[in-house]
Amino acid sequence: MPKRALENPLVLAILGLLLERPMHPYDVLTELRGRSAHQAAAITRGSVYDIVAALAGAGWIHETARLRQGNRPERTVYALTASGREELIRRLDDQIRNPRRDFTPFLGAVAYLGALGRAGAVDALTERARRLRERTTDDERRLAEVLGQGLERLFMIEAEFAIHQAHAELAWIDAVLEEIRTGGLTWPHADETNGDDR
Amino acid sequence: MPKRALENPLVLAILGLLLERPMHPYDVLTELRGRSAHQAAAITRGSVYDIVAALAGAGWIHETARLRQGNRPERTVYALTASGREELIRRLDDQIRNPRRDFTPFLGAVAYLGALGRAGAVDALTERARRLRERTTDDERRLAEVLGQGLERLFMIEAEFAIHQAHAELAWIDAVLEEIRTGGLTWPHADETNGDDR
DNA sequence: CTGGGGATAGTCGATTTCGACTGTTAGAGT
DNA sequence: ACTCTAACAGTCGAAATCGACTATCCCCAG
Repeated sequence: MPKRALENPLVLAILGLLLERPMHPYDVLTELRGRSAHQAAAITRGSVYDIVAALAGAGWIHETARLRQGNRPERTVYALTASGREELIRRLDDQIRNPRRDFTPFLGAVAYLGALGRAGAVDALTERARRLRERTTDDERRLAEVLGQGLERLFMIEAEFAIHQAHAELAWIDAVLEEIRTGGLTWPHADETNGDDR
Repeated sequence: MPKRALENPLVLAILGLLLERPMHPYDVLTELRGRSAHQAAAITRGSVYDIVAALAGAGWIHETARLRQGNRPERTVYALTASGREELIRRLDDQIRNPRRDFTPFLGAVAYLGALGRAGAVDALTERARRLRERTTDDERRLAEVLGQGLERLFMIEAEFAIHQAHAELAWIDAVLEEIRTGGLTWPHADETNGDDR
């Protein structure tokens, strides 16, 4: 088993998909893209093939068929093995049980909010809130739609969580904007490091 | 300028640090580790040197000195250039203005919560909540402490955001646990896919 | 005054990840 | 009938990332 391999977050996503039914890598990719937009973040074609190969090497999935249609490249279908299912459960449990400090791009940027200057910060945060609000409304509509079609709620729980966190973020942004306005949050020595907002 | 380089999230963190004062790579590393625990996630020694080199190649930072103490390897100190400062502002603004769908490990795991089975899910979520609550209390204490020592609040805004989001997550977990208990959230066909909890 | 542990610094080869390239097939439009 | 485009499917070399290795200095205990 490779030393470092298989620490990729996609491993969990792929094992999870294969729990439902055997698939070939390309299928995995489109399925992942189609599901929730979140999973889709940070997936490139090559990676899927790389990870599937590593998974097979670890014995967590195995080849079940090689189909060929006409003269196209053959599709190798993989299915989860028993040890693969164990690994999935193990990872699932670990990821849920142990909170990690995850470092999102926004968090990283907020750390240096000061550098944008008062005006720049207000501007950027206001627009973020607007966009995030729109997107979240959309997400909620879509979620309501599929649930309305009778899809089991448990299968959309991840979308619910994302929406919940988006609302929390919006509330925070609004609070910060308000505090900047009212002077509850001040800039040290009058905008010294501002980015001359645009 | 390398094609793919410089899309690393660390780029922003490093440029941000160098805004404060010139540093050598090792210094950057310890500073990053010391600041907020979040930034520290996913930083290895080698990466810092790699990124600093790439940053220098892009002209965003430049070498200001090579110090040597005794017979130790020399420390090359880097400072932000004018174009580096522009780039920092550009990225900061972009990251804040445009909400991205970020795919955290927890979100990825929650998507397959069903596979843990009712009992397994309750167990894992309960423990997550406990640990996250502890950690957050700690974080709050530490934040209050540094603020009490007179540190400008703007410099800790990122910690405030992280704490805010942690509270939101805790509220969500508690709500989900409650819904599982009361039957508001049900498992399709009686725990079919459970992981025989442990 | 000697040896061990920890902080200081950095390098480099091996591993991982990506994205550009190749080629096929089905269907839409003309 | 014919071209154009989009979906399908995978490969492979280049780039990015990591972690193990090296080496010095300083302090403290034995």
